This record gives sequence, structure tokens and C-alpha cells, in this order.
Amino acid sequence: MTNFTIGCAAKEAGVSVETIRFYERKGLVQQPRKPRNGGYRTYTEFEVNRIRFIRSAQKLGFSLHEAEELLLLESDTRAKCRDVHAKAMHKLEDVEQKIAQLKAVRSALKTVVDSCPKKGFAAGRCSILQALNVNGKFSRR
Amino acid sequence: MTNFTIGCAAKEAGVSVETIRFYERKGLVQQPRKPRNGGYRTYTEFEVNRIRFIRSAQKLGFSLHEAEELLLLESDTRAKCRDVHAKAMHKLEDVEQKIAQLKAVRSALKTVVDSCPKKGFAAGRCSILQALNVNGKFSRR
DNA sequence: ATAAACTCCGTAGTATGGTACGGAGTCAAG
DNA sequence: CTTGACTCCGTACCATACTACGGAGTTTAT
Repeated sequence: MTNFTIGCAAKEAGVSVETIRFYERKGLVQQPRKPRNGGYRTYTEFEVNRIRFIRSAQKLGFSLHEAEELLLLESDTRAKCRDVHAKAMHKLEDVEQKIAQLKAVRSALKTVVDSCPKKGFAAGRCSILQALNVNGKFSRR
Repeated sequence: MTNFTIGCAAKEAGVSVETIRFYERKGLVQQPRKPRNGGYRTYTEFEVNRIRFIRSAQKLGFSLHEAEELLLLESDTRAKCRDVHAKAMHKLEDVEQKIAQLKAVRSALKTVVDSCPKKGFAAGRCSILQALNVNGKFSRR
């Protein structure tokens, strides 16, 4: 088993030293004890893998808190595959909702963008700004 | 011209009193002066419309800072329609990029979700968690 | 005229995910 | 044996957008 200083562990996991410390403060990663003879803490593959797990989870859209929950499931002997599946499904629905929201925003943006003659007209009379001034005046929420 | 206390203005604009104060602190909305005889500040349609503008801009994906820039363009006599158009186009590209990113996340999530037998297997051996443990070990990025 | 409701103002806290800093200790190389 | 690089630790700060609180003053309704 390889040992690392925090700097090496950071390189290994592809994060900064500060990020590791931050995860430690948050309780996402256990801070290794200092060796009895003093000196620097010793990081192992265990911590490095934990950090990699967190980063992978983030890439799938999970927050740090959710990554923590996944890690808890992993080490909980009573937890089942379907518990993990449920969390992933929930996140998938989450992401799909966000996509739908952004698509609505995109279409609204397209509408105002298309309404603009984009010429040298004074901005104060720009149809985009006018839309912003009118929206909400009548269309509550 | 109608006058409002801050509470009425908040209701009128569909935000909370605290949100108005927050916008004032940020300089997004000018805080009206107190009447010479003391008492409460007087809000008018002007402030209310400004707040509505900000909320409308937010609905189109603009941040508060960007909303402020749009408001500046509106009152800048030298600013042209195309300046506004450029900002809206930029935001549109922004939103499109976010959608693309989320779609990539969604597809990755779908892959892991589909890989899971979602039975009563121990979570520790769940293919989803395994994917999280493996991703990053080799796939550096 | 008193109580409820509202305003004023500054400051602090929330969530999210980090980044930065400064001083002290430690370690390795020349 | 000194210098440079790194670690340790606490605290503070970044952006984003609010929300909450407490104690005073003001206004309004009964």
C-alpha cells in the first residue's frame, strides 16, 4: 500500500491540497492521524479513492452532500443496490427537470433575441429591454 | 404616480422586503430618500418597475450582475440595440452550453442507472458505486 | 392612547464549493 | 546546516442570491 503526503495525494486524486482539507473539514474524508513520531500525516490509496469517488459523483451531477450519502451507502452493510439505484434515479429526474427548465429559458431568450432588429437603435427602445420591462407587469410569475 | 411603502412595493413587485433591501445594498435599486418630515421612505412605480425588470431578466437566465448591466444599457443614451442583442446572444450561448453539459450528465447517469440490477444486492457491490470508484482511477481529466 | 403592524438599519447566517493567507513546524538536498 | 519546498492549522475570503434577527422608531387602527 502506497503512502502519500497530502500534496501527493492531491496530485494522485486530481484535486488541490486545499480541496482535500476542505473535504476533511466537511467530514467527507477522514483526516489520517499523524504518525506517532510526529511529522506529516500519511495518506493512502483509501483516502485517494474516496476523493476520486467524490469527484466522479460530482461529474454525474451529485452534490458533495449527495456524494457523502453514496459513500455511506457503500459502507452500510444493510444498504442494498436498490437504495443506490433510487438515488441515481432521483438525480436523473433532477437533471431532466433542469434541462427542461433551461430549454424553456432558451426558448424565451430566442424569442427576445429574434425580436431585436439589432441595429443602431437606442438601447432604451430595444425590444429586448422592453420585453424585460413588460414581463411581470401583467404576467405575474 | 402611486406611492408605496417598502412593504407595498415588495408586494407590487412580487418580492420580499428583504429582497428589495438586498438589491439596494447591491446598488441595483436606488434607495429612495426619506421624506423631509421624517417617517418612511416613499417607493414609486419607478423602483417597482426596476425590480420587475430584474426579476424578468433573472427568468431569462441573467444573473443580478448581468441584470444591472442591462439596466445600465437601458439608461445609457449612447448604448445601442445591438449592445443589448449581444448580451442576450451571449446568454443564449451560455444556456445552450449548460443544456449540452446537462445532457452529457444525463446520458452518463442513464448508463449507470441501467447498469444496476436494482435488486437486493449489497450496495457495496452495486455497479453504480463501482462505476464511481473506477471512474477517475484511469480516466484522468 | 395603546397595541399591532410595519419600517429602519446594521449585522450575521444560509447553502454551495471551494480558494487564499500567514505563521510555524518539518523534511530533503546540497 | 541552511535553504527551499512542503505541511499544518485556523481563519478569512470569493461568488451567488438571499434570509433572518434584534432593537429602535413610526404609523395606523381601535
